[in-house]
Amino acid sequence: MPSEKPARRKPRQVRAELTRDRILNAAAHIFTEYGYAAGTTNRIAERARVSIGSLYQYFPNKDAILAELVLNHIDEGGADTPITDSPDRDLETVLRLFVRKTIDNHRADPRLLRLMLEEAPLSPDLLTKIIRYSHKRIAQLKHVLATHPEVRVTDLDMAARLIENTVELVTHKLMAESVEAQRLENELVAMLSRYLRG
Amino acid sequence: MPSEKPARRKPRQVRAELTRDRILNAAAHIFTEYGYAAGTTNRIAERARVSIGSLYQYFPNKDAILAELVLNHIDEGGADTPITDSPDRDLETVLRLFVRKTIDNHRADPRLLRLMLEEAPLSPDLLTKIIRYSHKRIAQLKHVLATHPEVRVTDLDMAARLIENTVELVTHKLMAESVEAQRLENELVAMLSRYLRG
DNA sequence: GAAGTATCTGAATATCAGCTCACAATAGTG
DNA sequence: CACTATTGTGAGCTGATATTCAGATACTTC
Repeated sequence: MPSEKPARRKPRQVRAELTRDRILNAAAHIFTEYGYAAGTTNRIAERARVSIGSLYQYFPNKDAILAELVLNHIDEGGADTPITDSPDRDLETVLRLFVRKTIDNHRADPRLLRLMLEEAPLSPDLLTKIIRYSHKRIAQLKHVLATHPEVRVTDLDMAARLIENTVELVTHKLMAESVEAQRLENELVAMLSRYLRG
Repeated sequence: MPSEKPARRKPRQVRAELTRDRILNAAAHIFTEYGYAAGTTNRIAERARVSIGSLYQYFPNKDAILAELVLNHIDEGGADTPITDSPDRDLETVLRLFVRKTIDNHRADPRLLRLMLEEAPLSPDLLTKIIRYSHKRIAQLKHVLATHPEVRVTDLDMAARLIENTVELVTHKLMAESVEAQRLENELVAMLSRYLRG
């Protein structure tokens, strides 16, 4: 299912913006509830209380809807927020903040997130953006590691990638299995801080 | 897409067995190449050089094909093989063997594995088997941790789940990004052994 | 308030994949 | 070789979903 199409009409009246928003909102709910394949455009339109025609006035196809949700998530989800605001805290605190933020993020809407990460049809363009975002986060993390006095690992690049992915993926998986968040947080922080202190 | 159907005919001649195998083989390739949704039954049949009718003589539906691939993978993939054969090695060695095995496993066919883990349509029955398998692995790991003298963690249950998932998921992800296997192995082992030794 | 533009509608269409079934070919048996 | 059982075939049926389009409705502007 490719996805190139001439651009859709851009909203010029307020009501159009509202319609667009309703569609995106409905899509988030429908995808969450039904998954991507079973989340049909008709269901989305119905939920948004909009005709199917309207939906296609703002999105060239179904893929584009999920793609936009992913993008929104990326750039509201702290593309700019640094990993830690105060770099002079002790290592464990920094790690705890990092872990907690990820856990909180997942608590909000785990199913939609899972969908985005795993089922999203990745157009080359979207893929590029996601990769760029991911690199940015890893670079930030690497910087924190490089700067912090308590850190004692040699392969900084690998360490940053390892940590970023570990926290993200494990949180995902275990939160889905309804592990108690506090225990997860503690154990992750323990693992990472012992690792980094060498 | 549910999946209950009267059982298909069982092969009684050699040629039938061969056909069945060809179908499974082809399915593995097709799913790997196209993903689950775009891996159509017709494509699979074509690749297996078998008519679509034959395919449906051995599998009640598309889901069942992937389900069988998952099952095969599970019980050839060391459901019985213990995590470590010689329990008197030092901790780092034990961990290294564990990590290496996972990495080797993924080298074989990362995309298919990813598919199985993420896109497989999980019938309740299949889900049960997968969960049972997963619990078994975690229990084994927990036993190793509980037994080994070098291990110093309090929350053994959480630790076992954390480690199992970390190794599995991170290997998955990073091997897909073509990280160098040796570096990954080293860093994972470093992280885990420092963590466990406290 | 009339003309022009933007927005919305939803029945109709296009597409496409899973799957069936009536029949054909091949293997086994005596 | 005749007869049965097993296996194989593939055109086409079925149902589901994405997407279109001709026309209705609502806003904006002068």
